[in-house]
Amino acid sequence: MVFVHTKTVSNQVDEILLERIREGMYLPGIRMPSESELSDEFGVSRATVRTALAKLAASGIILRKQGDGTYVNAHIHEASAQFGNLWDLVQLIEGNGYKPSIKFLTIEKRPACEKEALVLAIDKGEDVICLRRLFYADQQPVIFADNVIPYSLLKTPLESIDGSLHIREIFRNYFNQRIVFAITDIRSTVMDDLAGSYLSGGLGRSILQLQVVLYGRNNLPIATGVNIFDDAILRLSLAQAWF
Amino acid sequence: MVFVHTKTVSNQVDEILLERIREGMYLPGIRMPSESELSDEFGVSRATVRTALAKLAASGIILRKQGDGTYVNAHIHEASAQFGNLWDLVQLIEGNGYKPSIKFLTIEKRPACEKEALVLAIDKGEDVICLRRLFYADQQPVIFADNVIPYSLLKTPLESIDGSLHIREIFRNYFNQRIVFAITDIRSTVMDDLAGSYLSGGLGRSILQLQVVLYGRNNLPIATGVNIFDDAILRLSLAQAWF
DNA sequence: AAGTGGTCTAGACCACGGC
DNA sequence: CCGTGGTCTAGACCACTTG
Repeated sequence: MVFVHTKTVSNQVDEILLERIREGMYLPGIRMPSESELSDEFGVSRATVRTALAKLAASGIILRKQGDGTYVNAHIHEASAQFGNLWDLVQLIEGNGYKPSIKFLTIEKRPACEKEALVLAIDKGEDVICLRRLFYADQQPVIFADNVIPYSLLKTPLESIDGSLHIREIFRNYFNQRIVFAITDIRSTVMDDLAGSYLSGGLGRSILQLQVVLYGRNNLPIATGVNIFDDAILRLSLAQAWF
Repeated sequence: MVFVHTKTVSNQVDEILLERIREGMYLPGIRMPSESELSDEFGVSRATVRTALAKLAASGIILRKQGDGTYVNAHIHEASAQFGNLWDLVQLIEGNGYKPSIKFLTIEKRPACEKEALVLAIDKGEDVICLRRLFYADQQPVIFADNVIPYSLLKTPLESIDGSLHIREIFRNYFNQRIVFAITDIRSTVMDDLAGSYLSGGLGRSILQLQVVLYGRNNLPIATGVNIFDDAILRLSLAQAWF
């Protein structure tokens, strides 16, 4: 097998395996080829195959049983998120089977309030960028997102920001930052005026609030976010497998 | 270094490292020893050290930077759960800094309703065990848990079940099952009569509902659960790190 | 340039499950 | 018993960051 030199070998292996699972070449309930068979087939070492399989197992796509074999997990499609990845809203919407799109609402520069300053480890009153966006699942608005980012991190003019991009792209393109670590708080709350004006359904309805803090390369906070999540339309479900 | 033969070498290594982090021997912001230094110190291969470090990195305890080094994550203590482990309520309460305890409420055998039968992959009307418990954080009731398990899985008399045990123990002791895979749905809802009679706070209050399906060795569902979670007292926060 | 973590190899032995 | 995945070793080279 010839590998293109863009990704690691183990990554290419797990992509092939994922493709085969999606195609139905490996079916739930039937043993997949053993590690040795796969390493022979791909012409890589068994350790490399194991790296690829470990990645699939961690996200619950396959289940591995010592002394027996490796099996496709028949239930994984029931979960919309893996790995506790609650901040990647695009992936969350895709996981629910919808086509995600992002509508840019507003962007503004203003001084940080005390609470924001504390979380972002900046001084109170220091400038922050406040970015408001609305996420759609197919044509329905499902998540109202409010992000606050220290202005000092911005590397390009404020006006140049394309608010409809994936948050990862925004940080890469305009802030030269990479998201390394995230903490998400999940709360139950009721629909307020602001969120209610964008999301469907009545005021006072019970909804989910995801409070996110994103950290960058130096383990410093690079953004906070409050995401109002319409759980009447989107399911927030997490999968976890053990070894 | 002499290793006791009860756990794997890499497990013993990561426990030592965890201990050192807790003791403050490795501090946030200061580079930890390199992989080579650790493998020399412990007298194990670099691959074994990497296995241990990978485990710590996956739960966000350490952060690794290629070309630079490994650092203790200063922010990890802000999360109460890792790995999307939302079904282990005891761990969730501990993660919030409380002492967990479980109060057994009721246990009964009854026919499964249609919905339960569907989820548990059994026939409608087949017997299930319904186990209700209340989880305390210190002395406060914080989670009302309602579990439904197929009666056919039970290996001991119904009366022998100790409802105050950890769910993992219950499955091991009385069902001879191991929890291999779990899917948790998170919903926002309002306090109803049943939950309200156990948890503090008024009816109609906005609270979190965790709907769990647990799968066993054969990838068959072994239990469903509905956990009413008082997020006014407990924080549900998840950490996630990238590589 | 030096040192770090990231990837990969080719071996070895062990623990476990099904036959 | 045999084959499976689980662990471990001792090397090698690469990609990246920092001084």
